[in-house]
Amino acid sequence: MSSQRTSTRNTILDAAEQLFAVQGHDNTSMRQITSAASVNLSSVNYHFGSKDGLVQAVFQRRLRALNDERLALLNELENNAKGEALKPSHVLEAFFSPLVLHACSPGPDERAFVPLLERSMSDPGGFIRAAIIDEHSEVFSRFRQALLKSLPDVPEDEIIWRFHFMLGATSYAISGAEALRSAMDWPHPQQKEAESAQVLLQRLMSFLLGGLRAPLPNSGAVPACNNINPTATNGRSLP
Amino acid sequence: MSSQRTSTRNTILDAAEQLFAVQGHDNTSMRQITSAASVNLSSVNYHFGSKDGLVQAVFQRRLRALNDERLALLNELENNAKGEALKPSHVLEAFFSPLVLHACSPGPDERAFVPLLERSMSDPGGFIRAAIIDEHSEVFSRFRQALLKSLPDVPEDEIIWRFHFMLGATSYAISGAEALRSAMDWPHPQQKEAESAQVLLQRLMSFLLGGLRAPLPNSGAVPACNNINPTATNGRSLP
DNA sequence: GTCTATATCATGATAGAC
DNA sequence: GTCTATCATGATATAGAC
Repeated sequence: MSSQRTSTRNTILDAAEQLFAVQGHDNTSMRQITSAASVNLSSVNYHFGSKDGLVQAVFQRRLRALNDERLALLNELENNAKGEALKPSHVLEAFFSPLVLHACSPGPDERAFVPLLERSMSDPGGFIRAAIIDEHSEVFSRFRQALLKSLPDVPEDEIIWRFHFMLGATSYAISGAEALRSAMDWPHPQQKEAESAQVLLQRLMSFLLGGLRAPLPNSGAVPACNNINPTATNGRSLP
Repeated sequence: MSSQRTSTRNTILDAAEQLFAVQGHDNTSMRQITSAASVNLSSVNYHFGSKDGLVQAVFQRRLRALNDERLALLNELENNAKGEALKPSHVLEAFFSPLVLHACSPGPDERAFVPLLERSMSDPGGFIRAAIIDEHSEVFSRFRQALLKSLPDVPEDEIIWRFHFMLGATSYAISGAEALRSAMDWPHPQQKEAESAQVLLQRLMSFLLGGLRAPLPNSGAVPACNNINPTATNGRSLP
């Protein structure tokens, strides 16, 4: 019956998402998924056609919600400030805060998705990345235009590059926060639970804003505050 | 004979690295590697014990060279400025420029390694990440201390977080430069070859320095320039 | 729609001759 | 050190009864 259909479908989706987040999608077998979901092995082929169809469905479900959220925030900003250029900080928050808040969400599945997303973006040969950037194309276009208007002095090239850098910083803020702690012998091993979404978000936002509004690199010439030591960077081989 | 041994070993290492960069290490079979290297299938087990031993060897080879390079640059900086605190821009360049320059290197294998490195860091269940952060531990410690001395007004927590953010920005600067171009309908599809290492490095350095020296988020209170709209961020579900 | 059973294939690892 | 041949395993996908 129909209610059974969507129930089974969503059960598979949930189980797959959780396993993908821990193991990655190609280290996760359909047998693991169907066992965790307590459904039959063949049901995934029935509902999603193939394993690839399943992982695509996993991403689309969360990604659509995430990007809808971002667009809603941006629409609200643009409605409130009629015609006026938005503040860069508000644009950044509309884009990045849904991601960070999802990543710190109490729901374990929801929280696990964000690192999974970041990881899957860096799979070059994957069909997934194509699906992800396709799902993002409208959002990127909207936010790029908003940033352009809010920073009229910064050339478009630079905006796009810096937007790209900000994506990377946010990615590491989320998925790698715990990873490098041991490597850098983190001075405060006792992490407070309260050091969660809001604090991380503020740390990140300060950094992103600082980078976004940094003085432009005077292309060609060497910037005053950013001097490259020629002897250090030109000689690639070491003594 | 001995010359044959190291020759075979390095041939395998090169072929594996190249394939890993394109496909990822766990989408690459030993049969692919040995075919590309024109060696026997069993030779990888003979020389590296197992497939895992091979991938670990692939990473160690390049990583050691990269980190030696970084440490040499830092040593040179500290020798030149005796006792004095280093400029943050110089510390950042000593750490990040070897990575970026490798990523833009003319050698295809060398260039391909950096995205591979970034991707493998985001595999949570992997034994590789442990090896990578182990290989980085001395470098991180040295550069963390250098940054601390060069920015005495910034608390240690913030330094470490921002260092982490910078790693992310650099990662995306390198591995994803081409990835999101289509998604954001990049305005200049014709990419000049000259837009390579130096220009990218300057763009990145401006951003990193801006973020590193950004005003601190006044922890607890809400910063003036960074206001979160409560109605927009608390209501997670959309109409 | 769900289940069992199976087909088909690719992988990592090893045994043993040379 | 290198090779051939093979094993054992686990993967996706499908056929066909219910």
